[in-house]
Amino acid sequence: MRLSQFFLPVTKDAPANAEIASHQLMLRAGMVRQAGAGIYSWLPLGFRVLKKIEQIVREEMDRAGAVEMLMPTIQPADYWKETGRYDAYGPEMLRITDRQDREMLFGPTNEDMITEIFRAYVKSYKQLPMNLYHQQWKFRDEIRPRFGVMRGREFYMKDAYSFDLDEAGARISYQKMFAAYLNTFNRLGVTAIPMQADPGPIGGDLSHEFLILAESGESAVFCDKAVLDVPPPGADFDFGDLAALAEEMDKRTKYYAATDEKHDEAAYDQVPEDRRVEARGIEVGHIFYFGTKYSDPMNATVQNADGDLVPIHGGSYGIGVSRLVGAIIEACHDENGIKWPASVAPFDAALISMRPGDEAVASACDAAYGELQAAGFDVLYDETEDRAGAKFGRADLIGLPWQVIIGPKSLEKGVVELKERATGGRAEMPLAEAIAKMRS
RNA sequence: CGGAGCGUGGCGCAGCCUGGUAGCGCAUCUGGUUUGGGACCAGAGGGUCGGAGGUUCGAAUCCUCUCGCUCCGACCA
Repeated sequence: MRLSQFFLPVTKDAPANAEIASHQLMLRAGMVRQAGAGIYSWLPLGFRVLKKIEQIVREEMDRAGAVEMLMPTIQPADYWKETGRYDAYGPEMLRITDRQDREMLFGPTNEDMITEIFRAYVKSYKQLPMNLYHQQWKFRDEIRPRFGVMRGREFYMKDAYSFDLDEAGARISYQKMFAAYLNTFNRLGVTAIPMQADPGPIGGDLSHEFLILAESGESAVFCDKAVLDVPPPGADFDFGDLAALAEEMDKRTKYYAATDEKHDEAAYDQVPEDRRVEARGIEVGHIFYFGTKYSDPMNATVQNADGDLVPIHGGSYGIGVSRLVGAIIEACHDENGIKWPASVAPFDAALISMRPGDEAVASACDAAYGELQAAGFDVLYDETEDRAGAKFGRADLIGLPWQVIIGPKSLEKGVVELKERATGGRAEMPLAEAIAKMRS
């Protein structure tokens, strides 16, 4: 993408109403524009990141055996009345009436709707287990939206719903999501710690939150440092291996890790002093097992092997996709700007022309642009007329993993300058060598 | 919802107390000079001061109402 053809409204000054680093950086880098309290437009750069995260989440959900679908943002109130949540949910739910005066709502979550879909079609235990997910915009009329996209009212969430014949099966479904989440966050370039959680308004008795450590986090967290060092299951993890599934959960939950809500001083005191970590965290995922909470009122039953109708055991599993954009920035930035993990960066590299007006430089840059693209890199090519210094500032701000810089001096030497954003390291080398380094 | 604060060109701000119809920096446009890490010189465009009402000869400045946004709290992926 040539910068001149892109839409990248960067600014030097952060808007005054942005308090935390990620929000300021997202506004300065031209990733989002606020439309109202907790409601944002995603500008091209931000949208690219959102899509990158969405795709990684999708791949990891698919790998764990979940099946993607899509439910609407607007839901009829009927399902919610069946489960009793229409009254229980409160003013956080945005209620709407259509022209026929029908009661509708902008979905804050989808347990009720997915349960209706499930019961309409699934009648036999032989079709279980089943896990359906979608990634869709949600709306929760938060009392106080804040921190930019980290606590928006409208937000993009992946929510998965598992259906099993019994609790034992549901626990396996739960463990699969647990393992999938570890791999997902790992691929996103962050460490998310699973912690015992209150089941909350969705209900249930087995629940974990996944938190990224960051100073601006909303929750205080207490954990054993050892939990941070347990490696993720990995790309070749076998989700059919039940022992391995249980093990992935056990080898983390055996260490103390809790948010302030669940914090137990006595248990925490058992952690060796040099391994105690007290920090703040951002919740980016939450998984629940809730049994028959929805299948009972909605009569979502299947026939078991004996021919009896039994309510299914369910779980739901959320990842805050739009929140992750902010959360990743909170975890990955410095005083100059964002430092994207390669997996979610909006582009792989910036190609910077030091002297756009110079024909030799321009043609060398054009050639390099072609070669980088041929090598498979998604490059943002800054061939604009700006003074060089402004480009460097802009490049650091938007934080692409690599910067390839070409000017008269490097041209003379037959090299490019390669800068790695994460480390700040810079070196001159031939383009082919730079490509090789970017690949490794 | 309770508490605090803020709304003045795209962004950041000054002016308001002590009314006299708007100013600065960044950004933008034009011309020139520059060019290896957020340039320089000269010129230009752009706001009627969130909205409504009121006081006054006169309101960005004072008063009333209202809308919006931000921060702290309760709530939450």
